Amino acid sequence: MLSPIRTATAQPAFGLDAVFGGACPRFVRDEEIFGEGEAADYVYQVVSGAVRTYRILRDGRRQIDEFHFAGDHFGLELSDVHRVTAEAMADTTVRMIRRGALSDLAAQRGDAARAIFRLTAEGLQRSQDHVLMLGRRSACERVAGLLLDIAERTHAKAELDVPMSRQDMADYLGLTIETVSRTLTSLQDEGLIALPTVRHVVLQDRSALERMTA
Amino acid sequence: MLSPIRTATAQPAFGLDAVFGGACPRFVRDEEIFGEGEAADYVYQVVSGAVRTYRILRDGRRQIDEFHFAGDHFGLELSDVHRVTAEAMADTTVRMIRRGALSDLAAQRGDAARAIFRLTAEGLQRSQDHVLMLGRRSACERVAGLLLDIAERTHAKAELDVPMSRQDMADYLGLTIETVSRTLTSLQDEGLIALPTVRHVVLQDRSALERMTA
DNA sequence: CGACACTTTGAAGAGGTTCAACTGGTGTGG
DNA sequence: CCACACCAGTTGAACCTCTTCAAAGTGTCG
Repeated sequence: MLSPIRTATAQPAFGLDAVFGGACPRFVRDEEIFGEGEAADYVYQVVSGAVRTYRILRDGRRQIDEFHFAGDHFGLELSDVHRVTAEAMADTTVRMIRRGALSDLAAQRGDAARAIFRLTAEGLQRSQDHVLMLGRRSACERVAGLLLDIAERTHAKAELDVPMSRQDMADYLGLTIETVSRTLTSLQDEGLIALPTVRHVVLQDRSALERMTA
Repeated sequence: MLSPIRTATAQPAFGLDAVFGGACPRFVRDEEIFGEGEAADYVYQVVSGAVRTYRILRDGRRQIDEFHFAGDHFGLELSDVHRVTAEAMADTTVRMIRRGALSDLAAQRGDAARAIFRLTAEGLQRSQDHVLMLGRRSACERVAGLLLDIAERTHAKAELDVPMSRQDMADYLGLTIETVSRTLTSLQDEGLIALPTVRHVVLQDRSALERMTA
């Protein structure tokens, strides 16, 4: 049975979990996992922590492509070279599988090929949602959407641990750090959220936030 | 051998071309091919013409997800329901294959599964490029990027046929129709392009345009 | 405790939007 | 074959959101 995107993202890809290597490489906060242009020899899965993937324009502008949380996959490329850079946002452990091994498996087993398709298609859906966010939403709607997305993907209820800096949020949302900060304070002033500390958010009026993003 | 995105997009997906049905349904300009929320029973390939896929927010804001030209595929979903609406931008013919038939084929043949992965991954790459465009580029850079993209994907040299309206361009680029129009005229004033008619563009200084998008 | 990085806040400015009017191309009918 | 109407596109001016630049505040870690 096919699941809607959020659910599908949360559940492990059928048939692939077993094939990842047993060793779990660790990365400290801000450590690079792979760089744009490097050989894409491995596919990764976040075990714990969180990862950002991004690209940088010549003049230094950065666009974060995606945030990856526990259970999420990243690094699967069509090309044999990574198109993005991946960095740990917090201390992070990942599992890896050689891309060649994955291809072999997909060639032999239909369910593995299906799982790979599912992973890619989930990424595509997320990217399409991201496009909609960046193309047609206001700063406020973007920030609200990100908070709800983080809550969902980290299985948080009302209280969130935000693993990323304001700069990360800005570079994901296509905004500046100042706008993100101002927007968060204005959401707080309106009583929709609370910010007990910089990296903790309490969703006080979730339905109001959801109304902004629909 | 793996190809970079543009080339890969242009070349037909290996192993899938033969499986598409022989009949080529035709759609007139602005006719709907499928709607958001409808059952995703078929996957499509543009034979001739051009297609837009888009989503609409409650308040009417529209975001065009992707333009599809001859040879491009669309409508392949993870979910069993289409997440976007597809419409012909010009008189268009498409080929179709039942999604179930595609799944069966993928389960039996590794190369078909690989082709499906390739299609999806190409879509993902395009969507990621779109995110970068919307998140971190100015109106001028976006318009220039779109013109170059159309040129490449329609195999045009210096002279382009632009199959979409200004509104389509705006809704793809996350801008307003007025901004698109102003940007085009300013590119013309700077001598980078010429606009002999509304839907024809001549790239007069391609390298300058490319410099804007890199 | 002090230094440093990150975040917040303020004020001015720019890019893009909005609203409105005008232009031009296309198709139709007289 | 011309006149008119209609729609898409263009242009103009005012406005607004977000950005930029600057400074103050906060938290964290030695």
